[in-house]
Amino acid sequence: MTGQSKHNEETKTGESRGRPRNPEVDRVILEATIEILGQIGYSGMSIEGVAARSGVAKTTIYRRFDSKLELVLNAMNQSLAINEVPNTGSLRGDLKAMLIDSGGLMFLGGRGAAIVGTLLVEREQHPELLEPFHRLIFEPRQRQLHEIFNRANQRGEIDADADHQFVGASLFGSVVVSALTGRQLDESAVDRLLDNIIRSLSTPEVG
Amino acid sequence: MTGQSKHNEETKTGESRGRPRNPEVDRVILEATIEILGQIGYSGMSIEGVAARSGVAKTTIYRRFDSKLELVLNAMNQSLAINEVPNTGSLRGDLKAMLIDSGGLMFLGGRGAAIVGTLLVEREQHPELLEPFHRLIFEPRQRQLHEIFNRANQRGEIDADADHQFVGASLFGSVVVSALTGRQLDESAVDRLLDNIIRSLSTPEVG
Amino acid sequence: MTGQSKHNEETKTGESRGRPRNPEVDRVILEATIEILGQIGYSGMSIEGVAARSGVAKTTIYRRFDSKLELVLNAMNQSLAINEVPNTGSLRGDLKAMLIDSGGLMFLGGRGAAIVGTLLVEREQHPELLEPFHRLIFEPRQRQLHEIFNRANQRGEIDADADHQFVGASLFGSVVVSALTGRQLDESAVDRLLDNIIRSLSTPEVG
Amino acid sequence: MTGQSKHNEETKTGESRGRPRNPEVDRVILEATIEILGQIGYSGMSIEGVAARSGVAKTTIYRRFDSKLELVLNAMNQSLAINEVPNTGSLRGDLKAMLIDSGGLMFLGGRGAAIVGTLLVEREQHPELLEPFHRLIFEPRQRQLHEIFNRANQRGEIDADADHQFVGASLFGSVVVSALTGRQLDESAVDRLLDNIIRSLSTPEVG
DNA sequence: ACATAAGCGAGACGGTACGTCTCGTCTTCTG
DNA sequence: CAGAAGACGAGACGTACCGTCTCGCTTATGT
Repeated sequence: MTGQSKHNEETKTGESRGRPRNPEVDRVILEATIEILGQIGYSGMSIEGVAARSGVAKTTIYRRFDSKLELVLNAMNQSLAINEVPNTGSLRGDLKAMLIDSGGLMFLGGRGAAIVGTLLVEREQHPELLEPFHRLIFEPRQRQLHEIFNRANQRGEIDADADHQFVGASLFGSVVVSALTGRQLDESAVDRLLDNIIRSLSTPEVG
Repeated sequence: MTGQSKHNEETKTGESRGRPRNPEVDRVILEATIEILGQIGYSGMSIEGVAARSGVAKTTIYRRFDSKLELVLNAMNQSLAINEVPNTGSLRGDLKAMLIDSGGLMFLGGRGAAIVGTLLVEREQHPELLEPFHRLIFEPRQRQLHEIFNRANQRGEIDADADHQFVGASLFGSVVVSALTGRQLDESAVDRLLDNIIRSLSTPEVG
Repeated sequence: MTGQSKHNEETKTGESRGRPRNPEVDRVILEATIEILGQIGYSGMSIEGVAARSGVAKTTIYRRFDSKLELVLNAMNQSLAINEVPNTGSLRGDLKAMLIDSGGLMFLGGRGAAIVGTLLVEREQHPELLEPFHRLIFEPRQRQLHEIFNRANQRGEIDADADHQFVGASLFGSVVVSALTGRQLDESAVDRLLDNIIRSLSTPEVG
Repeated sequence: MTGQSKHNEETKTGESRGRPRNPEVDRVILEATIEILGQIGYSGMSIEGVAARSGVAKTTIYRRFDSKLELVLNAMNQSLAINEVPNTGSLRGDLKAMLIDSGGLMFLGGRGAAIVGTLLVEREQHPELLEPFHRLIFEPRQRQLHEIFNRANQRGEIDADADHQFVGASLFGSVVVSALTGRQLDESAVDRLLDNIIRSLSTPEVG
């Protein structure tokens, strides 16, 4: 009752009175959340279901997360963590690794589409969700892409003045479109996509 | 989809026995749907609420639309209708018109973000929704873009072998990213975006 | 939405629009309520439990009864119904029948104690419950007692100017006290009680 | 009941190791209990609320009282304490004093109704509560009544062989009935009640 | 004209999940 | 050890919508 103690981050902060939260509980909740998201999607997921699956009381979930969305963001934060930037020696290899290899989670693989979609849907109702999404999910990938481009630039593969953000958006847009049109991004589709990306990064001599 | 009388289109078809559907009822339902979508968003919207607002019985809505999403898609179809392809005489002008002028609804303006997001979220649970979305929302815009590019090509503004789909996806991706990051697409941002788009459409002679 | 439609009585009244309530549903709800009351008592009873036992949705119960207490009063009304006034030919016999024979429900037998206790507890929070209790439970028994006394009077067994209400209260008080002290009202206890009652009904010549 | 330190009485007993209980804490708990009982009644009262109002931790209350009812019984015991047996010189005066004067708490005044009602409701679920109620609340009043009757008997006001328990139950029953019917026991009602009581105590010579 | 058939409003019904509340137990820290 | 603080599992609360259903009424045919 003294103040704000939601979002487990806060738990560490503060003077810590009373029984401390069990970190194991955090773990099982987020794990169950990810599992369920992967199986029945965001809209089908219920907090009641997460409680049941994780063997934790509903109260305990609500004590930590104000809402379904908050819970999902935290869960995503964990499961979508970027471990390392691929470094295959070529731009094409790095991008391919990012799109396909990295744990199947890159961009919209796995449950990525669900969270991006959720954000698009809820961004007017809950604009406060944009910030954590941005910080936790978006920016890390943007930095990753930036690093890949920088290395390609140092190798002379691409031009220095390419607009990294636009190229990232192009890549992302293609992935979204393929998700929206129900087309799988198979080997050849990825190759074609990368052709386009790389071409647009090589500034034409004319212009 | 097996059904015999869902989706108002079907009403016209068939031998039409019994009391005919009141087309006015269609109108008020879709109108109320759009209003509510604009005010409280997709996830906050309930069919019960649409019934209340439009002064129509729940049964009547369910008779016409199988689900909330179907209802929303139909409503979107009306409000997002493309009236005409802009023809300003230049590629830049056409694209700008498409992004800004067309009723503020282009791509993700208005409630566009909600529907795209919804599709991303629901596409695994309800893949059958991709088809109507594709047909009603996506393809018309793709055709529009295609026509704009063709005209630009005829004017010699861009190269013939540009990948229209990829360019469209790039454009779309940028809009989605701006929606996800909470950044408005203002005049100068649109200009920068168009610079990038047009540059990528002018294939470098050197490969 | 048009008005007040709680309490199944109201269902019959009114113009009856929409799907009519299933009277069978009323029956099973009240039956389950009585069963549960008899087994685990008022405070242990939950509407959720009644729903489960009666195989009816919680919503359906709430549609008919505003609260647990309202539900219980209605259930009591059915199960505590007085069928007929005993008529054994003697005051003692009538009273004894009333106390013991009449379905085991007389006064505080069965779940009578529970409802009387509930009323005592809730009467300040929900004074509106006193009226239905009075009408449904209390007065019928008072009338029954009145009739028994009247017949005894006509037979010359007791004095005309006895205060029936006070005598009833004495009888009732004895039953309550035995409930509160945990003493069963066995054959001999009832006999002693009736001795006292009958004596107090025969006005002393001196006075 | 197995416990070694429940019910503050026990505190005094025992060898008393470790930090002694703060008797002030007992006081504020019971005080808060009474206050809340008087304001929102038994069923509305929560131990959580008592803790909040008394500024004491929930643990502290549970350490002293096993249950809500135990707590209430103890609180009642304090506030319903009988200070002295009225001795006005006449049976009528003594009874009147008992009913009206004694702090407004006699029998079912104040929160008496709540506790009696609670006992009636809970007596099957928790028969162990009957004993403390009997000891703390019931018997003292029975003894008081007994003494009043004995004095009246010595003064020759009433007959020796009157059944004190039955008369007490009659008195009690009348009070309960007035509580159940929502009728206040005003001056004239008390007078009428006492008329009846006293008459029934004067055994008719003719039988 | 009049049966046939569907449209429509109204609301019951079985469900599911919501987010809140209180319960009683527990664990930890401070004095 | 007492006491404050709060985590935790448990489970009921009353509400909101869901999608289906059963009514009574209305409104167009097609014979």
